[in-house]
Amino acid sequence: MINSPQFTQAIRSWMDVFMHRSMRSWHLFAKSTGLSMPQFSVLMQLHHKGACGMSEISERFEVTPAAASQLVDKLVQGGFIVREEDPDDRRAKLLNLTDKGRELIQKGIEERYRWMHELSGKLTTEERTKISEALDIMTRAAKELESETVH
Amino acid sequence: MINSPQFTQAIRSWMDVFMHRSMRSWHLFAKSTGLSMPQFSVLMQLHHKGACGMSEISERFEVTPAAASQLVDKLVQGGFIVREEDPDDRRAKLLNLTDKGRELIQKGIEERYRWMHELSGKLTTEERTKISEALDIMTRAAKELESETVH
DNA sequence: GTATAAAGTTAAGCCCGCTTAAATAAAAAG
DNA sequence: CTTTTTATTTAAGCGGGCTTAACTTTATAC
Repeated sequence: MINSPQFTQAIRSWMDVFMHRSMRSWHLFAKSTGLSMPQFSVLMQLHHKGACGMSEISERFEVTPAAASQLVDKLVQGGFIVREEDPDDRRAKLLNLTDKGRELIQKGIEERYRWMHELSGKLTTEERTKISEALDIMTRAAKELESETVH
Repeated sequence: MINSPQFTQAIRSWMDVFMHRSMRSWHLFAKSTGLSMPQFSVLMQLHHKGACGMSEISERFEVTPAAASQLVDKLVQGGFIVREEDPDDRRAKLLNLTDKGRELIQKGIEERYRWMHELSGKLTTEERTKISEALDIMTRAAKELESETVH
């Protein structure tokens, strides 16, 4: 897979500006909600992948099961997620977002989205169309890649 | 500024998949270096904006000057940044990345970039060209926006 | 030149996330 | 039916980030 220098450069520049921006905004948003980044990341994980067990949290975040348990505990106490028994395996737990948890994530998404919206104000209709197409292509490719990696 | 539903949807989908991915990868990378996210974010800030004073760190991250000072102190001890006196104002300090700090950031960027590279493997030459153009437009717009906001 | 404001540091104390070690409880293996 | 493995929890202890409060030092205002 040989990419043109233009393509490589375009990606690098974009990532540089975008990553910095996104990291900062996540951090500030998490902070404004009173949650820590790890706590917030767990909610994001649940939003993105749906219900899962303790062990998956521990694997995804590369922490011990003990750490995962404690992290989740605080989110349960905060009313953001519920911890239910897995009917198929009574040792395991199933973690699910509550409405409160879902609302929080949604608000975070809206907030980040606002920036992209502002950004689109700098564009012509033609440019927006181009970008729209490009993002669709990238989203599709990212999802393909993800489904392969997770195997 | 009225966007088409297509454009809005394209952005939302892309952000959903991309944000989740990027948050996770930053976290894991920072962890692998032994630095905390806040420490890592300070390095990123310096990489992105260049040398700055203590007070700017404190403002950007919305923490007290005391917190900024302590955070920076650990990075200085780790050899990632240097804290020099500002020749124009002897009260102030100037923070700069060391070579070690720069290398670390570079490595992080490479790592994230790898994903985009893999992703581009899923694309045709034509698609890559489209994306390349779109990213250039977005990067330009993002920089315009940034220069306005920082005023 | 004195008073005030600004930049940064240090120390005490709190909460958080993480780890290890030990325990519980249920499934799977023999 | 006992043994082992798997999923999770609890407790102790460490280090990190943050805050407030109390300086120190240098610039600015009057």
